[in-house]
Amino acid sequence: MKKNFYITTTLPYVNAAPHIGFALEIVQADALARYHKELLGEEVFFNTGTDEHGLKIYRKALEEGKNPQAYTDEYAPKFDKLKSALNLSYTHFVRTTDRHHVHAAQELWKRCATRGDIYKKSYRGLYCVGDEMFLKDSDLVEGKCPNHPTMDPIEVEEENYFFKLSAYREKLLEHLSKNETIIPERRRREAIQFVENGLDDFSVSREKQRLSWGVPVPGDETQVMYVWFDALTNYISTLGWPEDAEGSYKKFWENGVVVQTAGKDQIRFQSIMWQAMLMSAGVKTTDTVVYHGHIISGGQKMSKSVGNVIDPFEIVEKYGTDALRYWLLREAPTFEDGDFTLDRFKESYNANLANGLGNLVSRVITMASTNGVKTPGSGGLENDPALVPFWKCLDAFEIKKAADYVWQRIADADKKIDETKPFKLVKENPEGAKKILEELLAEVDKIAFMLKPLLPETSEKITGALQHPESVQPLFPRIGK
RNA sequence: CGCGGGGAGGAGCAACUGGUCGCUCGUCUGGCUCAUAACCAGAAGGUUGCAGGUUCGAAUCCUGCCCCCGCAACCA
Repeated sequence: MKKNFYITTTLPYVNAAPHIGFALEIVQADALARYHKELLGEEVFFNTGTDEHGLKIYRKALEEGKNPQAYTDEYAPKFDKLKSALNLSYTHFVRTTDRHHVHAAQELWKRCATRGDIYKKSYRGLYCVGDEMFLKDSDLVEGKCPNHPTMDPIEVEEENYFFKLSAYREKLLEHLSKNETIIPERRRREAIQFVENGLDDFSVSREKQRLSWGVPVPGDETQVMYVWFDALTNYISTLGWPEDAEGSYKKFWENGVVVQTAGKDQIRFQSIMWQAMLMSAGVKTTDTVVYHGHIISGGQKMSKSVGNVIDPFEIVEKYGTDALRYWLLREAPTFEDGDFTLDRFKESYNANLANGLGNLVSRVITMASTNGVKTPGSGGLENDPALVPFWKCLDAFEIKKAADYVWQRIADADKKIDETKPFKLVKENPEGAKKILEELLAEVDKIAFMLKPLLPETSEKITGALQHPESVQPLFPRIGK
């Protein structure tokens, strides 16, 4: 029986245009989703969306002279636009301002409260507006927030609700003891260390008078949920939890394989807090969280002031969707930071897309069609033993390695042409040449098949060209200097 | 002693469970001509940041030091 596969990205905050780092996350998720759906034939629920509550958005909206809802209504579609720009296959797009999501967040709160894990206490301390978090003395670096050294923490006293994270130490350690809970392994050790260093209960609400833009705390009109508590709930609210009228929650979360993708900075939120919240509410924990690296530009973090920000839409417009997908999936390390520069991007485009993949497809198809050799019927590739290394890479979330394998096959095919010289052989031994050309066509067909989750559009083009060789067009025209 | 990542041939990376330093791009030479000035072969190019130590043997382990990057905003 086929499994059901659930995959979700984190929800980007809508206070700025889509970042290429998020493009990386969602393209990785898309490749995995397509792999499970199109190659393994599983049913896939692929979620993404936008995180729309919290102080930063509230402020941003005020800055632009809009009310927060109008502001987010304007920004959310920009993220949905990534779908066509990057050829994404997500099936659901959740907004944390959706009515159902708000309801789900409140229900999750109630369950945690019923369990006795949410309590109210007066808290007085230093508060970092950047993180929207209270700071512990041990967090302070020279009196400032370590994450926001240029912002002065403010002295705040207020009554907040807290979540008893400290009560979940043992359960979290047990959860994290399973290898597959976090990919890659290094990050799992990081998470374990974080838990072992001691967990503090965290504040899960804000006084409404200070921040009204959030989900109301059930049963307390003076408080609004801390944005993280609300946002994390999206992973199950999108499935229809808690009512589960359509049965998706049961099907994909309880009885499916649950995978989340997130940036490497998200460990404490996704693998610690969220998992503890799920445990508290009596909901199954996430099976696997895959953490990717960040994309830097020219050796540095992208920033507007440095002027090295890469706009994913711009790259797509100039070089095409699959050119960017290719870079994100193969040129960037799957789990570590990747350095994007336009020069390197063009270089790898020419070397691997134009000269490698594009040229191979072009030479094989042209040669075959001028000699009247047709593509043998394909099919059954799902079980082709020759593709096992490819499956294994993707099963282990090693997307780059999977792509490396495809390009190894491309190189092998080029070598084979050179060694067997079918273009020459056809004069002396037409039958032998025909056989070789058929093998090459079959190999191109396999390459197209493996490319389905990685470069879906290119994959289709190749398949189409194999059927209609007369209409073959260059897949990736070379980029001039 | 704030935390973390990293220093490898011109560039980007693999090897980091110790045992001939590998790959891609670029460069040079040769081959080929089916193909998108593409493809194939070969070559040049590194005492693996520095200094010690452990070891028969270290890029890989230990110690000290130097340098770069991220940890403010925009932002994943």
